[in-house]
Amino acid sequence: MVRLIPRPPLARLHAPPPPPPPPRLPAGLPLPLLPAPALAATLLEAVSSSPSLPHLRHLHALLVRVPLPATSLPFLFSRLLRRLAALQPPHAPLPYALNVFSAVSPPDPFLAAALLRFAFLTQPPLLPFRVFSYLRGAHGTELPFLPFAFSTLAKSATASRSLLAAAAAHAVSVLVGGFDRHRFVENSLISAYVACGDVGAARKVFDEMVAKDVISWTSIVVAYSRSGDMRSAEEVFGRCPVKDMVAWTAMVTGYAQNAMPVKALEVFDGMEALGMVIDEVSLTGAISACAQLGAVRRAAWVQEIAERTGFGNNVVVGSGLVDMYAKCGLIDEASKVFHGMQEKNVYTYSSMIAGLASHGRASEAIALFKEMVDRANVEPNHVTFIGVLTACSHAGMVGEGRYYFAQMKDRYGIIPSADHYACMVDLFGRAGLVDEALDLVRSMTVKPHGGVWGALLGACRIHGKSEIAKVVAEHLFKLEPESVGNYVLLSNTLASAGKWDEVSKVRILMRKHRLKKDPAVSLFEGRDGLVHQFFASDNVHPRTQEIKKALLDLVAKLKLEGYVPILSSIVYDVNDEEKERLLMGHSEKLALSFGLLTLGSGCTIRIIKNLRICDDCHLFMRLLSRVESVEIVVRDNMRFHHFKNGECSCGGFW
DNA sequence: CTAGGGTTAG
Repeated sequence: MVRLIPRPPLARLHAPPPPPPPPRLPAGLPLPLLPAPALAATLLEAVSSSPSLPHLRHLHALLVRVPLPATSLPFLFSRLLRRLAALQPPHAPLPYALNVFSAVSPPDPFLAAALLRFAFLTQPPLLPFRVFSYLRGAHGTELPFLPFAFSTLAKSATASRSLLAAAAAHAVSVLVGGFDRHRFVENSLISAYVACGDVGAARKVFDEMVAKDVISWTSIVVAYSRSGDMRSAEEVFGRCPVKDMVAWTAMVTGYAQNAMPVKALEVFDGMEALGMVIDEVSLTGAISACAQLGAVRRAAWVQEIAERTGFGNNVVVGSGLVDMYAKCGLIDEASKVFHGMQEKNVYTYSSMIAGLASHGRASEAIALFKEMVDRANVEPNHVTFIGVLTACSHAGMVGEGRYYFAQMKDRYGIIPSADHYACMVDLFGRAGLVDEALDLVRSMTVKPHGGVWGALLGACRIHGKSEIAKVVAEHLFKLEPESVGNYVLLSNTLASAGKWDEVSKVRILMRKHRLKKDPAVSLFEGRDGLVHQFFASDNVHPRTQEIKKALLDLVAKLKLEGYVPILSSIVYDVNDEEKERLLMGHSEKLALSFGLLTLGSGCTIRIIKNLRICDDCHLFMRLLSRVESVEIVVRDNMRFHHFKNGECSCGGFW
């Protein structure tokens, strides 16, 4: 039985009514002459592919007029609802959808599920739950629910990350639907619990499942990896009887997201070795891992795969490549990928802006931001502004930084987070405006976190403000008692001021917390692809003697060019001779000497180090880049330094 | 109808 809708409600929704569109139906053929099943099929095809609202309105009018077998209506209507929900912006509100639903009598379970799906797709959070309770109220037990109605409820809970909603979806699936043993429903419930962060509840559903499939297993792997427990994820993955590409990918991204890039690439290699198809999602995980490693050769290898498989055009993959190249020190390569992309979104721009910022190319970063908002009309977000603000701070552009901080609030309505404040504090602090930085911290509307105080402490170290440093460090030690860097920073600040008795107090404090300084280490990727590790003053490298001799020769050569070691970079209370000896043991100098030894003049030497580069090494590299005509790219723990012709891209701000 | 995705920080 079909009840006609009194008046197509869509007409009321949009004034002015668009002109009747050309129907995508057989032209000139009187519609009712088509046999009903064929007509239904044609309509279905039209509904599924109709791109615009006018088309859909027209189709809707046809659907309610044309004699169709009642059985095909729910399916046709559900497709119509889905199309309407997918339109940008969504044009059909819930009352319209309810109208469509009530056009079929008796109430149809399939259409009810489609209605829930419609509610889910048209946005307002948890709307499916309201629709569900409406349907229950209106039809009671007359209207049974299909499993996928409950999947939609779970999905709605997943999207809103509400544990309450997940539990409600769970309860209703069991009590109303009786689907406590339906695999699809159980799987979506697991996902809902995972999204809300309740691994225990997810695991409980999983454990009680009689028929687990790959999707159930993968969901649990994701549950553990999202909670940072890769050991359990590994364990579950190992027990999973049949693994498909998605399951493997979950492991790759799990490792990548948990800062275990080597493992991520191992798993990715495993996928390739098994001959598994690589898609854009698995590739994205590998790209993220390479970005973390900063491994140039690996990076090129991943991009080769991206291009071979054709996923290089994907926005997510492309944005990842931009980020990866920037983090590997190849900023021009990043730029090349960026400009080659047809589709760019806020991730793409943010990655490129942050990349330029970390390479000290502040004006380009700001120019790109302008292009993003003025020409490309891409809306910036809070992350974009982190990039813009760090660009300013790495270049000492205080005025610009102030301007964009204000723009962010006033023009884009983004409430500054503690991270944004940290950037501003860093900006002021580096530029020597330590008092203004302190004022800003005091005026903050959000509670300052470790990053904010840390930026301030860093500023104190640069500008020798040992008294403020002590106050700042108090806050930091409360917030991050385990973080070694803070103690080192305070200790160095005090040492530069010659307050040796206070330095030893900090040392005692560190010993009390059982903290040890991270040893300085520099990495150099050799021509053979092997990564050479250098620790400060170590003798472990097989070519140590050669390296040290070459270094001494370089020092002598540079001294002729006016190099005077910056002894104050050594914050130990020792004599000058010892200071110079210690300076020449710095890991980045060893790596540099080895690089020059193996690559020769005129090359580009890339070094990754775990700590901030010291003044003396910075000077040394600047001079060397001129004298030996080499390019040196150093990634320290904060940013990149490009040394060329005696200059560094950081311009002295680091 | 159910599983895996990218950008930020001293």
